[in-house]
Amino acid sequence: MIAKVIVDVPAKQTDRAFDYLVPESLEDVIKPGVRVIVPFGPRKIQGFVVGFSDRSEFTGLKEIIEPMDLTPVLNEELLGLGDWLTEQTLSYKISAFQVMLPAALKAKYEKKIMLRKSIDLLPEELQFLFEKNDTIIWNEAGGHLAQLQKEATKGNVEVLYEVKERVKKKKLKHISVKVSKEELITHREQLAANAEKQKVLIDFFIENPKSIEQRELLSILDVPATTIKSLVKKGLLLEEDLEVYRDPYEDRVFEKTQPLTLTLEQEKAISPILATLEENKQKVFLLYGVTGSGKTEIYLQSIQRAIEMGKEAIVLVPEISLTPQMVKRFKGRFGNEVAVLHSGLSSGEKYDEWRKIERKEVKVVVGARSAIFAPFENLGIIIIDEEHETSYKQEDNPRYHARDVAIERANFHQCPVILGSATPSLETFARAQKGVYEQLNLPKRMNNQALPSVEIIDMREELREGNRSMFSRALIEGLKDRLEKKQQIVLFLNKRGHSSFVMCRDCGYVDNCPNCDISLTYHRFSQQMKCHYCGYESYVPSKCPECNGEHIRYFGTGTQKVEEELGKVLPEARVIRMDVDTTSRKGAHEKLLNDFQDGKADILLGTQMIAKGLDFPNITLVGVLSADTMLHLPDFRSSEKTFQLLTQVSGRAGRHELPGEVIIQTYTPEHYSVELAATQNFDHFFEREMMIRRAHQYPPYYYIALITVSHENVAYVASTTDKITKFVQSKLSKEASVLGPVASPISRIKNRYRYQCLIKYKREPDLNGTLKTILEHYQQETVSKGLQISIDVNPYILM
DNA sequence: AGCACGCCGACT
DNA sequence: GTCGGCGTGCTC
Repeated sequence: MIAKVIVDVPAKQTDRAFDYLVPESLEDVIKPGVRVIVPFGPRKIQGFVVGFSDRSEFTGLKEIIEPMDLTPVLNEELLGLGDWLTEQTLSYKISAFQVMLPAALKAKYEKKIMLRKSIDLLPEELQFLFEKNDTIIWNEAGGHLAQLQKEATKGNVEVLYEVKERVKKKKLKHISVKVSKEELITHREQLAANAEKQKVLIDFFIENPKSIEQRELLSILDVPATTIKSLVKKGLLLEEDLEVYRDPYEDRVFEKTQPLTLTLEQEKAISPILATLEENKQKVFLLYGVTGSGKTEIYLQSIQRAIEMGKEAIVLVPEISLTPQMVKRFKGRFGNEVAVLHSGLSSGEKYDEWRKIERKEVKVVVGARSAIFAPFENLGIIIIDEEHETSYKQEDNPRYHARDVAIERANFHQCPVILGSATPSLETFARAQKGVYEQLNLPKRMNNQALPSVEIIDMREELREGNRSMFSRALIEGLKDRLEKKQQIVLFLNKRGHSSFVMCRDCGYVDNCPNCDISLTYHRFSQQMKCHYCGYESYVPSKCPECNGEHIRYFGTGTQKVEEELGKVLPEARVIRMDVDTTSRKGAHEKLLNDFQDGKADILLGTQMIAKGLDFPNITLVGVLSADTMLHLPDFRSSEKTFQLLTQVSGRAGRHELPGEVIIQTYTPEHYSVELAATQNFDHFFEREMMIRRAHQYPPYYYIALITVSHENVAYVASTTDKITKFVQSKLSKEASVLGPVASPISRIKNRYRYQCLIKYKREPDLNGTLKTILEHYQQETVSKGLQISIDVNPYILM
């Protein structure tokens, strides 16, 4: 039998199946989707079995060394999905497989040198290396590598390549009963009168025939471990090492919740979903409902139905660690039928959650983007909450969008997909308008709470009237008022595209990264200037390096700066600051939120991360310090993102009895995305934005694809990009427009110059073929000259 | 990606 | 004459 194996070498030349003989002894274990260790040249590497054949065009096939799994880690569906991903994103097969699995399953390689013959045969200066051990790891050899290689050709030492598992399954000793209850009873009667401890033990197992961890058993019964051993020896009990899971939510109690009675509107929205579920059909729904309109309850009850039908559910939420409240709701309803996957978990914890899914111990998975690959085999429903979130698009290879994967998987399982949002992406909303997706509306907040009143403050006006602070007079008034009333405030700082940089006031010099075409970001925490892209660090200049002027200072508003200013204006206010610095520690995020909920602070000050999921009754004022900082980014989606963010932040206020107020500070109050966010008028925004997208040939009217070329040599990059652009132009139809070559918005990263070519198209059946041709054509130059070509067929970030 | 093989410059 | 530079091509 010959196995087709995709090897763990992410390169164009090895992006195909290699043939290996399956040793007879392994024939039962080697199945498609099993990871194996195979010889590859002089090394051993990991690979995925994807199929079988009885013949091969190669002679002298090597044998598979050993399997790494006893059951496949990828089932038929996921193997097929891997092919689809490869095709869609133009990535390597191996990368597609690896992205579907927890990182813990990725192989680690170790290179070692082993002594083969007597140590005396080695030159004296090498002997010390092997004095303690006859095997050393490659790096320990230090400066003796060349000599050792010579020894290797003589056969005195051998170079070993090993594939190592990244995770150890956590195993603990468990004890269970091996015989029937009757036998236990008979045996107990035969015991000597003084065998007290054994009797205690047998009594316990007569009562509790379930398997139990030895440690726990010992703590309950006060019998020595030797007693257990002796009963094991007699064949009454069974001792085995069972896998235990690291449960990140182990010591937490989730209050059990019951399904709520749905409102009339919720009823109306859920019934088409349930119908589709029961008919076993693939269908995509847009659940379009303002914040607080009860989308989650619809998710929960749809899942409930899927579970009742014996099926499973995937729920995607944007970066879940940020919404402990969401986890609480799912765990509360479905208890330990829920697995949670998010970036805050260690790789071991992620692996354990994944194992629960694989072993069918859970029915629901709640997780971030990659949870879309959960290895369920009987999927009943897929839910993507906050559908418009850009984090659903992976920004490195394979550059997939979770929404596309969801629809593809739903197609396989013939099940519904629910895209939920208060501010859908234009793509999704346009599809719903066209009837490609079915739109379900939840137009009202639960209990008919009024939407918060929104006031837009023109900061230019403030400046004109002599207010130079970062807080408008209206906001200060609002803050003072809430402090007096003992109500809570959320202050939101839109930080994207708004890093703190250092500039000289005399000559205008900006402290830039020497390797990248971007200004350095000021980090007060470490008193350093850091580059976002390459990690370059330097100290804050005290004098201008250009003109020697002393008036060099940092610009831009960081959360720390706001906190400081706040302290000056309102010294009595208690502030909790949430940003990367204060939430990097594990669990810090949740703790800060809990403190705020418990009323330990009056003001919650933060960035993006506080925009979502906050639902505290006492918040009555939301202040947006600078609404338009990302409006001017070179990105056609910037208006959409601004609108979404402002709408979302506004939704944090007045979600319960107390009425809410929102104050938005901006320098461009007339911009439609600011204006319309203030009135929460998505439909109007949609119309406006669609006109602009149509005029500029952007999605959803056109598809786009972005080719980015990078190299250390500018001229080389420019000319290569030019050739590529011309080639693309020649291959596509008249309706497509190919823009470029132009320098990328960030024209240099890590000393590599970047040029790009943007393709806008409506229907180009052979686009992927053309793009593949480019990758193949430049393959040699990629290897020999260090050229890099990256292609993103549906980019979310155009930089 | 690694690694070996192979063909040209500066050294014992 | 040899050590070692890294260009080229292969890995079932």
